[in-house]
Amino acid sequence: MDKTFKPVLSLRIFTEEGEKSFGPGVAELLRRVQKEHSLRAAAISMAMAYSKAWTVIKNAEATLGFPLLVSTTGGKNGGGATLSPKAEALLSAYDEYCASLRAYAAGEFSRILAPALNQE
Amino acid sequence: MDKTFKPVLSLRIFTEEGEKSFGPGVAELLRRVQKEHSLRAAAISMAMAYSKAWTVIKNAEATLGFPLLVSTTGGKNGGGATLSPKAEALLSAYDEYCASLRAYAAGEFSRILAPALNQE
DNA sequence: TTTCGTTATTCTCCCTTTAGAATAACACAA
DNA sequence: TTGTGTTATTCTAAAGGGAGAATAACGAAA
Repeated sequence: MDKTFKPVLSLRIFTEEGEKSFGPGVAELLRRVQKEHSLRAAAISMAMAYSKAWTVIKNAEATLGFPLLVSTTGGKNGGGATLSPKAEALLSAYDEYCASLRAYAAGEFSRILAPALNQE
Repeated sequence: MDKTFKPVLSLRIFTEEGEKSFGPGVAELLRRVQKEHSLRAAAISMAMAYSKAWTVIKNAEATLGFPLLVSTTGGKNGGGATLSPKAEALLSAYDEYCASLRAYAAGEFSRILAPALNQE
């Protein structure tokens, strides 16, 4: 029996100048902010330091050129964060884009790579 | 004028158990070995330490389950390395796979992501 | 006006990664 | 037998990234 292999894709968005602006890390963070309504809670839930989560978001916002989070500070529950409308749209587009590419990749993997991996 | 963005793909092959076995780094190394007929020369040409290049290849071979390089040591020119037949096949399949996915990604990017990035 | 839990921001320490040094083995040619 | 330039392998030291600490600001509610 041959070993079996699988394709793994990492999908990112870069600016024209070559700066990373969006990828799986930011996407996962946004997904969790969507659920938790808090950047801190989102970071903790994925075992990431809040400071890093914040840096990641800031960098993404700077390179994308628009805000991802709408955050409030102070108040009853200390504050919180939710996704900006553009972030909502970007996240769901990114998820759809990933799903489409993964499906396509699975097909191309069997068609092109599997034969080369399993030849005698 | 809006900022413009581009998709960047990183395509890897993992074992079923989740070990990295092949990706852009190994592929680039193999491409250069093909041209230079030497792992050392290949590593140097891409500003990589020979020890690292060697480790990378060894790890890939271990997880793939077959040798990538056929190397000779000693002799007139000190020795050298060339690709095994399976490595040749894998590399060209990988290149074709990457080209196919990049082309598809470009289309899906304009169709799905670009609107979300450029909305008002 | 005090308490509370968050966002915001910077700093330091640790760990992993990586480059480069060091050493051995090798085989052909002079 | 010696010189040469590679592969093979391990070790050490340096660089980078990330976790967590520390601190400030904030605003609603008690």
